[in-house]
Amino acid sequence: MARSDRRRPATLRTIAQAAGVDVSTVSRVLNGSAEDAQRAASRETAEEIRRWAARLDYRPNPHATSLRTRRSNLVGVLVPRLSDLVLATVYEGIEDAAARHGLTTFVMNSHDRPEQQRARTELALSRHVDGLVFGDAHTGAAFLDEFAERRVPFVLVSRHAGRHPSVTCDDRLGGRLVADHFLALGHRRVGVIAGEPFASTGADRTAGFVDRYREAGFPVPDSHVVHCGFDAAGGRDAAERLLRHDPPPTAVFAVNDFAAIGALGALRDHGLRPGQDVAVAGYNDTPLAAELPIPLTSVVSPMREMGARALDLLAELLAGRTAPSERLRPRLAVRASTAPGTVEES
Amino acid sequence: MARSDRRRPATLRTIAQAAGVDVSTVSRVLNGSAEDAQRAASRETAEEIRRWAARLDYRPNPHATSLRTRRSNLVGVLVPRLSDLVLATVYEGIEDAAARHGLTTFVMNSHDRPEQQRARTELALSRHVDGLVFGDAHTGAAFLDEFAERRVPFVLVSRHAGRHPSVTCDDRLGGRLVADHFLALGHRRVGVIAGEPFASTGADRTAGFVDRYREAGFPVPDSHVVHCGFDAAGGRDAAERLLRHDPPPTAVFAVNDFAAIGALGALRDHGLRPGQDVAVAGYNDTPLAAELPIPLTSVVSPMREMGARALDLLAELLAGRTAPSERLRPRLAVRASTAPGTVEES
DNA sequence: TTGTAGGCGTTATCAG
DNA sequence: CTGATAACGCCTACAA
Repeated sequence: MARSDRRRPATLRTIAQAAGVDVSTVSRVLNGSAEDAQRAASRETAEEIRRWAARLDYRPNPHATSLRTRRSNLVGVLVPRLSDLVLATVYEGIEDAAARHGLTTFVMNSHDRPEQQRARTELALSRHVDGLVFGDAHTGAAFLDEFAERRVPFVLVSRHAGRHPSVTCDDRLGGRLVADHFLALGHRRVGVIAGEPFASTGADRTAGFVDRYREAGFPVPDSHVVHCGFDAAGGRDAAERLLRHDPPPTAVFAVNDFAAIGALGALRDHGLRPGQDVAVAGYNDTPLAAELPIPLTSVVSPMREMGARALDLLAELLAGRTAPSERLRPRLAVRASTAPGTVEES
Repeated sequence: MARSDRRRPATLRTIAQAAGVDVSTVSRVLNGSAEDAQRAASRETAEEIRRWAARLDYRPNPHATSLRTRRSNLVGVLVPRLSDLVLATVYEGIEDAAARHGLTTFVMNSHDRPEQQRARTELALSRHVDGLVFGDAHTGAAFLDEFAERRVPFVLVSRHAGRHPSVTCDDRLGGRLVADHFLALGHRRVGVIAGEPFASTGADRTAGFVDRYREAGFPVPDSHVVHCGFDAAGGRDAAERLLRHDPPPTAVFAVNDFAAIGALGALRDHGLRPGQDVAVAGYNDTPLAAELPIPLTSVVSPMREMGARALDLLAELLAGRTAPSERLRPRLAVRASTAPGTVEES
C-alpha cells in the first residue's frame, strides 16, 4: 500500500544523472555486446552504471529502440486455428525459439480462409513486424506469391507451398510408413481420410501412402480417398463415406489423429471393432493417441521442433543470410488400433 | 522482380510533402477520432490527404506512437500451456476481443511453474505491456498479490484467485450439475478425478460436486477424490487409483475432458464398459467429446466467451475504469458415457 | 483552419 | 575513453 504509485520507469537519462555521467556512456555500457563493454568505460564507472541500472530496475524501452533501429523484433505468426493441438504445439516451439533469438511473436488465426489470411497479414504488417511465419499455407493459392513480392521475410511451417522457404515434416515418408505397416499386416483394401485438399500435409501424407500401395500392386481407387476437415467431426463423416463401400476397407489411414478419433467413433457405430475388424492409423501422435481406450497407431511428427526450426530459419533470413528449407523425419508408433495385442511402439 | 526493393514505409512527413500541407494537419486528419476529422481540415484537403495516405500505403508507426503516448497497446497473456485445448480456445477469445479493442496480445507458457510465471511476467514487463491476462493463477500463491502492488493492470481468466478481477466459469455450479445428473441416475458410490489442487477450476468443480453429494446424504470420502494433471495420462493414473477401491465407484467425474478420456482408457483396460458398467463425465465439452467412440457427457463451459470477456474487462481497467469479475454459466451435455442409448444433449 | 516547436527514449556519429 | 548532438515518426500545446 505504501509503495509509490506506478512511477515513471527508469531511462538512460535517469541512470546517467544518478551515476553522474553522460547518457551515451550509459548506453554503451548497457548495450554491452560483450566486446564493447570492455572498452566502453572505465571498470569502475561501468560497474557504477550497472549498479544503478539494477537499483532503478531499468528496462530499455523497446519502442524507442525499434523507432531508432527500424527493427521491431516482432514476428507475426499465422495459423489456421490455435485450438488445433498440432498448430498449438508447433507454436510452442516457435515461441521458445523466438525467446532465444530475442524476438517477440504474436499469433493470429486465419481459419484457413483466404480473406482472413490477407487481413491478418495486413494487421501484422501494420504492427511493423520484422517477419512472418505462415502455418496455414494453401498450395496453389496466389497469396504467398504475391506477398513474396513485398520483400518481407517469411517462412512456412508445417505446410509447404511453391518454393517458399519452409520447415515441414516429411509427410510423404510418413504416408509411406503407414502403407508399409498396413501392407505387412496384409491389408489390401484400404481407405484414406485425406484432410483438406489445399493443405500440403494432408496431400503429401495421402500421396506417400497411395504411391506405396500402387508400387505394391494394389492401387487405391479415388473413391477410397476422402477429403474432410482436420478434426473429429470431419473424420467421422469421411469414415461414414468410406464404410458405404461394399466391401468396406479393412484398414483406414487418417492423415490426422483427430480425424482418426472421429473415424473410430464411426466404426463403432457400425458395430466394427477398431483394431480387430478394421485397422486405423492417425498422424502426429497427439498425446491423446496413446491414452485412448483403444490406443491409436500414429505417425510421430516432431511438432515442437518444426516450430523451433522454422523460427531459426526466419532468424537467418532476418539476419540477411539465406538458409535451405528443412524436412523433418517422421517415424511410426504402432499401437492396438492396427495391431491388437500390441503393447507399444516401433 | 522489377518491384522496388522494400522501400522505406510512408510517414506523416511523406504524405505532408505529397499533399503540400503540414505534418500536423496530416496527423489530425489521419488520427480522425470522428469528431476531429470534421474540423481538422477543409473537406478537400482532408480528402486529398486520405487519398495520398492510401496511395502510399501509409501505416502509422506503432513504435513512434507508443513512445509518444506511453501506451504500447500490448497485452501479455500467460497460460499454463497453449497445447492445452482449453486454454488455446480461451486465448482465441482473447485474441478476437483484443483485435476489437485495437490491442495486440502475445501469449507465453508458464507450465504452471511459479518461477516461469515470474520470469515470463518480467519478460512481458520488459516489453512494456499495458496490461496482463493470467490464465494460470494458483490459489494461495503469493505471486499475484505481490504483483498487484506494482499497479500494472491485470485480470485472471479461467481460474480465479484471491480478490483479483477475473472472468471464470461457475465451476461449482458445473460440479453440481454433474452430481445432480449422477444422483438422478442412482449412483451412490462415486469418484472424482480432481485435477491439480492449485487450480481453482479443478477445486471448485470438485467442491460443487462433493457438496451436492453431501447434501444428498452420500458424502464422498476423501479417498475417492484423486488429484492429477489435466491431461489424458493424468486421468488414466487417477482412474487406476480409483479402481483399486473395493467396491469401485459406479460413476466417475473427471474435471477435464482429457482426464476423462484417460479414465475411459483405464476402465477399458479393466474390462469395464464406460456408460454401461461405470458412468464417466468430463468438463469443458471439448469438440472431441461428442465424437468419441463412446460420446462423453461433459459440462459445457463458454471458453471463447470467457477469454473475450476477460479482455473486455482488462480493457476497462486500462481505460482507468473499474468493472466487476464475472462468472459465466455452464450447462450439462448428456451423452452415452453416462446414459447409454442417449442420442444427445440436455 | 493551419503551422511551429519540442520531446517521448534510444542509438549513432562526430568531436574532444 | 567521454560528451554533445541529431534523428527515428508521431503527437500536442501553443501560436498565427
